[in-house]
Amino acid sequence: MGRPAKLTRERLQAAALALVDEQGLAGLTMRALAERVGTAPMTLYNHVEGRAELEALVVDAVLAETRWRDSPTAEWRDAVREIATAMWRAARAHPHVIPLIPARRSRSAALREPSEALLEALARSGRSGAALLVAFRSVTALVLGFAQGELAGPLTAAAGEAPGAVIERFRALPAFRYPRLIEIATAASTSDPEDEFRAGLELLIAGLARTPAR
Amino acid sequence: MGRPAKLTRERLQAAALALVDEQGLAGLTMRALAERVGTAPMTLYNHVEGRAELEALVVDAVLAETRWRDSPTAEWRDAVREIATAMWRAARAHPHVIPLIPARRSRSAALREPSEALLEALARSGRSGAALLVAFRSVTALVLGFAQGELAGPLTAAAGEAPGAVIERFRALPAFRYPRLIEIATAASTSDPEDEFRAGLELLIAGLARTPAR
DNA sequence: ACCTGAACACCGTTCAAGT
DNA sequence: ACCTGAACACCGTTCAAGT
Repeated sequence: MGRPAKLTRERLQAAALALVDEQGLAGLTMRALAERVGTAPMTLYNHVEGRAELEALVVDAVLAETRWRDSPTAEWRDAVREIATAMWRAARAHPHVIPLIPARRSRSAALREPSEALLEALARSGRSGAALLVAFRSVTALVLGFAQGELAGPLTAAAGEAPGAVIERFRALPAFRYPRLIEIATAASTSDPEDEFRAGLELLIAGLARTPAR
Repeated sequence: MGRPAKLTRERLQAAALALVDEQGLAGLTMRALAERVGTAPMTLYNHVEGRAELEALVVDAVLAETRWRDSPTAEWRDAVREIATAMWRAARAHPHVIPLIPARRSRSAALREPSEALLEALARSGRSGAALLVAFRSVTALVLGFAQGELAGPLTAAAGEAPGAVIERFRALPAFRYPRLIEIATAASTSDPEDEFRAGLELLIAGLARTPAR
């Protein structure tokens, strides 16, 4: 037993992610992290610039979990499905981290490989330049939007609320004014998150296949 | 001059949003808000439950700015364009608030009207139940994803970074490894955010029109 | 080079006390 | 009913000091 290992950036990264997974973003403090790795708070500053870099490390750790089968011969639609779903799964495995991703993703080295792979697949739909940019931003917007926006998920519920509470709140709305909101809340109560995401992705892929590329 | 008015929830809401617009999320503290409206920090607790409700009020204020032309006779595609773009504009007008939206939107009363209107339009594409849910979540994911994810926007840049810094960072990557990332970064440097969003929305609408509804 | 304790300038919020 | 000062238990980070 004893001291678990030398203090490294990698160990801080793993400990910080574990802290966020267990206690949410508010649980990630310099003091809590120091205690978790068995040092004094100020020691952390020898390995990390400050709290902001800690968040960047956590985002990078999550995005680094993106795993996909790289098959350059696959049809472009299949490749887009594969990579987009892999990104969605990585984000969803760490729901508390998701709010940090949009602001930090442009500086995440771990996101570069899957991004380039996704772009390569989208380019094979016949797009380049501005059209490729739009296609890429659309897919990533959908991935993050779905990851962030589960109707019954841990992010949408208030702290300490039951899992289905959000859906119940919608169902309790006045039916004559919000009939459609009530309808989808009912549908959401029996639907699987990954099915929802995949169906949404199919809509976008159908649009990518249909819209004249350039 | 003198004391500006009685302290109300509405005044707190407006002052909180102004604070966030001017100084970012970190600037929204009970103490700063109290000073802005000319009272003691503890006075705020007579009108607001705590800091969390303050954030909810800010999100609601932003979403309440969603303005769209309500035309029940319009073709469903036109209605979807109109409402989705209105949501995107409201969010983008207050970039610092955007990160708060996903977690709080299910409790925002101000979002219910545009949501129901969007659902009504999507229902006219022939969808109901689970298919309607997927269509709705896809459009809102795209809206929030684009609002959050401007490549050169204030959210993606580090604090105090130049506007084009994110794009320059991408362009500085090794060209043999990330040719596509560099390509879209170049495209992003001359593109307009609203054009990008609208083009992405067209992709999704094309998919909605093409995919067999149910 | 790496570690650390004390201290500073902040937070949100509880509590008791005012009008 | 509405307001408020003092105090408590936290933050991130600077600084000076240790090995």
